[in-house]
Amino acid sequence: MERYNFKEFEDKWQKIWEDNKAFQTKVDKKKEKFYCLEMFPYPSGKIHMGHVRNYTIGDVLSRYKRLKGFNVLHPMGWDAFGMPAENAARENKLDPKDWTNKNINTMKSQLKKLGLSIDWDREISTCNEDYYKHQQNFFLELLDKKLVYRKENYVNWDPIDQTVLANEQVIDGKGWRSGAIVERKKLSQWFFNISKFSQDLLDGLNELETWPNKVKTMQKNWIGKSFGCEVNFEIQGDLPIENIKCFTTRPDTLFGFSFLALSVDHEISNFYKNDKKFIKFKEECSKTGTTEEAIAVGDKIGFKTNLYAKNPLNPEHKVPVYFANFVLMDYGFGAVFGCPGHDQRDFDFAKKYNLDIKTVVRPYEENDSFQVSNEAYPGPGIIINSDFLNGLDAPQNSVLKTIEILEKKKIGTKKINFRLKDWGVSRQRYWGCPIPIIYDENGNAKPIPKELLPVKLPENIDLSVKGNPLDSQKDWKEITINGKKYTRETDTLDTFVCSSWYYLRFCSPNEDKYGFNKDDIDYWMPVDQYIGGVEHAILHLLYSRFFMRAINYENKDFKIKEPFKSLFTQGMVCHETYKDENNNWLSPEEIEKVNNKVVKREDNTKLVKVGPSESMSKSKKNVIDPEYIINNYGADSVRLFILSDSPPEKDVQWSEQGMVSSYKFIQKLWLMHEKIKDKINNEDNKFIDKEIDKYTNQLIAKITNNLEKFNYNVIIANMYETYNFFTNYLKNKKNLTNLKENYIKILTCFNPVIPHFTSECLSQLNTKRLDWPDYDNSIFELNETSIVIQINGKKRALLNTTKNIEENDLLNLAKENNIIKKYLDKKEIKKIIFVQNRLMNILIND
RNA sequence: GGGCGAAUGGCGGAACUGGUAGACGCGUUGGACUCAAAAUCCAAUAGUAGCAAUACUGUGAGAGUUCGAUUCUCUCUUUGCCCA
Repeated sequence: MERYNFKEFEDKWQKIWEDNKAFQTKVDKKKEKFYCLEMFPYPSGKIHMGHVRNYTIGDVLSRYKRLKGFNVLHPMGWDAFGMPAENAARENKLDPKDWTNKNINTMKSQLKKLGLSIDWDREISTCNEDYYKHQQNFFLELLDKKLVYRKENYVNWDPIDQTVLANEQVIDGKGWRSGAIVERKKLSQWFFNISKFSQDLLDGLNELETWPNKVKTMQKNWIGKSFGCEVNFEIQGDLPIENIKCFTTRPDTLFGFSFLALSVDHEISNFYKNDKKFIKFKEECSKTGTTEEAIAVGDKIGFKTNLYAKNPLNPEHKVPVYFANFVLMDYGFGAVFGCPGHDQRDFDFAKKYNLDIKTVVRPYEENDSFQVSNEAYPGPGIIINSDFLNGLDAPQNSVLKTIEILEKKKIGTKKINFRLKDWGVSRQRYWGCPIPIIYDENGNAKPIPKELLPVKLPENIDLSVKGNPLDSQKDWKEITINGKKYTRETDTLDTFVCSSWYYLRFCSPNEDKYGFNKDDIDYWMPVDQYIGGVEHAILHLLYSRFFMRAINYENKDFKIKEPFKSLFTQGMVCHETYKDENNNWLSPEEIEKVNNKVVKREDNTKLVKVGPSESMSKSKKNVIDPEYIINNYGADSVRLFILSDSPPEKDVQWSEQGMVSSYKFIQKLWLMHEKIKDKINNEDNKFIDKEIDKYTNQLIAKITNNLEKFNYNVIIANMYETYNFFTNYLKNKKNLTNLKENYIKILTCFNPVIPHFTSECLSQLNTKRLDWPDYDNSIFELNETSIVIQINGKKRALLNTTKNIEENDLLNLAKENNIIKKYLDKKEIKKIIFVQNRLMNILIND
């Protein structure tokens, strides 16, 4: 008997699928569609295990749905713009395009080796002109709809690299590459008006029933709807200012007011623009990053003005006005009223500048003499020391009540505030989609005339310059239209823009006139199942939801709002980490396990420190190369292993032993297949056995159920169970006439997970057409069943009886059972609980 | 600090709507085969006691509801993720 040659058969079936275009999909209105999409990869070089897991999960689902008779759209593309290409190109003196395309070719061939059921004719790459020209067109449409605008905004500026950094590129306040202290700098940038849809994006979450609650909660918190009040503070002092507006969610703590804090960018700062001390203070502030976390963690510092703010509820009460680094211009009005007693940030600030700390809320269990001491009390309770507000339940009743009073006095207005800020899409980089905008001599922005689209990226540029390379491309930057001179916008679009609509492009990858074709969208959208990492729970998913609304906005033909009907977030692939004696990371190939000790492979006297299992990453060197694994064990084995050990939504530990056992399992299945084939081909028996019908039926029920619920790890267990059942079963049974039909059904159940292997087995049985098998519940009814007998709630015996046995008959049977008899001896039965076909619980006096 | 989730053998994990806890895999142990090893096959494997049948304990801790709780409720502990 020969071993299963995975190389031969996997190549064979991949070629058959490719030659027959087995996974090519067309709109077919007679068939029900299923759009399965996994988050497309960034072409960084090679695929990693995270991709293997993500795309295997999607492939199992796609293949299952296809067997179920759905018209399945399962496409793949490349999120091809982005900084790594620019960095790699700069280091190796390459063109980012060449680097990217080389990576795409490598990764595409690797994905093909996994045997994914992808319609490669729909492949897209976001760095291709025929993709980004439509994106530029969308940008101009959004500009027409006034959903795009330009404004000055602060960015993380790296003064050495002369470039803007994303928040995640700022590590401990320093640029990730240059190490320079990052500054805040004001730049004119393009924004998408995502905040216009705050409420709609929030409401839309309710429709997404099959999204993980975790993700919905994260989006909800990110949108951050808060209910509060806009309060007008009267100002006194040496400047011609009469009042300042603040937004607060806690107007009920106004009697605890002890200072008013302004953002350094507040319009009042204009009065101080020549004040040297203020300029210095502002510089200090610019050294704290722009992220909310950096501000929260950093020191709270302030700059005192000569202004005083009156407490609107008690005009006798005046407090100083400060500029403070923890107040952001983007939130509320760039001004907050400080209540140190009940806000920790305000408390820290008040301590530092010796300001009053008044207690105006007491916890329920305290009395009215309660005083905050070492920290603020932000919790619920009863309002105290607040004149006419005293005794109110805070915050439930007190907030509304205070707003009512403020509104009556015309010094405040009820207001809903959102944390969600508009999406800044300008990036000062080369390798991205050019923004289709030109500026006239006076610096006025104008859209590029549509007939001049696409705005192509210039080629052969010099990436060694500091700052944005496009800025120094004079011949590209300068353009003459109808005899008038213009300069181009040199910023490119955030790559999140590219991924905000790619799922639409997959529906019409070859449509030339527009980004998509309406008929295609009507048929395919929305995505029925979207699969990807939870790290995109907020930005990418929220931007995509926004983009659909933006296209939808003022558009009668386009009615879809939610792009992804269901979402599944898979866990990460983890591996142990290793370090040598000098604390350098070691890769799994560099270590060896000898006599329960972990040592260096090149010098096995050197002990290796084994660290915790962490998500695979190049920096920790704990990566396993999928291509190496596929070449050694085959795609089916890898697919089997990556699904087997943990539920798909949880992290999985990579294990060499687990991988080997998956490989061996395929070999065992092959031996089983050879035996079954022999039995099937031996024609001299006409014996029919119900047991195998029953088993197959149960298996189909289990696997179908587990597929629907993403319990893919349990499916693998079901496969092992089946193997165990068959190896035992075939030992005792002679040839069966109903073996073949059952075996074909079983192979079909295994097909989504190990498609090459099962295709080969099926073809050896001369079977081509595959349908997902149905299961029949009635088959279970014919058989006997085992029922648990409990005494006082404890399991004491298991009785095999016929199905649907009545209570009395079962009790009589139970009484004859040796063990039960012993327990019932001379005892009175008080009560019997009987659940048909399940159990009988006999309660006795003990 | 806030929000959400999780906790089951040596390990990863199963367990339908409250009804046989530990499926399946890994590891470990013993055995067969072999000159030997690897591979393969067979068996055992939650703990305690017992030759065994079996009994008792057992799903992070403590309470509660119930004939019956891994599952429902409350309190606590630990831990993960997100936000701050």
